[in-house]
Amino acid sequence: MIEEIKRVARQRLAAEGANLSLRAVARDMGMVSSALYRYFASRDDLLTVLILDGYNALGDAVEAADAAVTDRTRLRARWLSATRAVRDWALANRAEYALLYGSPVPGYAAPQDTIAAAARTPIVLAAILTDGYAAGIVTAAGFRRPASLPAAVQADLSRTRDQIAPGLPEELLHAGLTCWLQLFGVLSFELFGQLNNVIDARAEFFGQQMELMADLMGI
Amino acid sequence: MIEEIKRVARQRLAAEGANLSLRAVARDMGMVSSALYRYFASRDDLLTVLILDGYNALGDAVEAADAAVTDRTRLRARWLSATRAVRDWALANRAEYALLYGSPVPGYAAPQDTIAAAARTPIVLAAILTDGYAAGIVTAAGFRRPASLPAAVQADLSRTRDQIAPGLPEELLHAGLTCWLQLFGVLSFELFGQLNNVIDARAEFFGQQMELMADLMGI
DNA sequence: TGTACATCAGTGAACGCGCGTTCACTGATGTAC
DNA sequence: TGTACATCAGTGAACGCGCGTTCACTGATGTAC
Repeated sequence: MIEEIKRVARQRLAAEGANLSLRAVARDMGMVSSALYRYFASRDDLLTVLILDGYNALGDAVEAADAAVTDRTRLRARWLSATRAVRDWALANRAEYALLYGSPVPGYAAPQDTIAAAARTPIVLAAILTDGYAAGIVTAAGFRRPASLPAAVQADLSRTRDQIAPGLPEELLHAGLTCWLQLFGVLSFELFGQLNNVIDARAEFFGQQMELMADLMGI
Repeated sequence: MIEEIKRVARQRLAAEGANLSLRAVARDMGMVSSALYRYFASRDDLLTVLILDGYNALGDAVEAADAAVTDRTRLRARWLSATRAVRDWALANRAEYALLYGSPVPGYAAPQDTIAAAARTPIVLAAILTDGYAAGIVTAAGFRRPASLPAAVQADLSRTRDQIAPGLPEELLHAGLTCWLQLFGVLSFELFGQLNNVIDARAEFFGQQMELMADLMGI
């Protein structure tokens, strides 16, 4: 039943955009709005669960796409497969993507619980580099180190490295971070309409950008 | 008076997030909500004007920052100055940034009028490359051309080039496009909370990323 | 200089709507003896 | 096998609220003669 509510809520989200209304969900289910309170304590509660589910659904898709490349040393194939999975999921679940990566919902603060789920996708991407580094396929030297990396950024990198990609040299994490940002930058612009009148061949452009990022990481 | 309404509306937007309410604006002005209809035909009308203003304010800031570099051949300085202006404006006007570059407002379709205003920022960035190319400082050969650029993407690039950066080789436009996406990708992640627990030294990280992009463009 | 009139910014009430949340309730289902 | 009772999913009315928009209006200001 909880699953059913979430399903309908996702549909609503898709039909309507970011503004999720409990009453609309209840209406779609042929129930009275107060009935939902048996399953969710409040609207924000439902929203939180949807966000959590969203991150996990995306994480599942990306992990599966990465795992689908059986030769684990084919780093570029893994990167392209995983990033394409991000785009496919985003296109299939536009409203949820906006919920996760768009402007924050007014008056709603995402609880800390979402952090772990949100980290799944970057962890998959970082693992590609970690595997490659461990196997000696990719080296820190291969990445042109920026002339001056401020100490504060260095500290951020090393902390983040310890959290999501233990053992990875900071230079490589830095390259990965750049590509991660590019991935979502391209996607957000595509989904939020900023590529209209600029790029029409969306899939090809995205793929090409991800190839470029693979070059940048030296994989 | 119209200016005053817009000012208050921007404040509301900043205080409240994306959901702009006519009544709240009127309340803040000490007026009755119907009075606003003397100045704006509808809520969507006000929203459109705010969006247009937003793009233009950002455009002004970026153009000024670029123009502030008196030696026009210092391409990297121009790029860093212009992109920092984007970030400064975004941080100072978070709600407006979200309005422009965040998830689309539910039930609101941006009219075509905004396109020209929205183009101002990318035009400034592209002009840096165009100037550099015209002066022979940056060459198409300097940019490592991707192995295979799909024909459809090629067509998009050449059309876009004709619109915003006439005369620029497509390879250079392509590099510029990548950096433009990175710029807004980093900013959106910073402003929408995706860098929380990842990067704390925001300004330094941003600057460093823009340096990296300058490297990528060969400027 | 003084009166008559037009302009027009802003008012206030009302419309119909949707929202999240509460609360006492109904009535079916399942369990215990 | 049959009765008494507890559980609990869902109802329906109500709360107080905010919203966009309309409409007839007031009353101050400025203009014309």
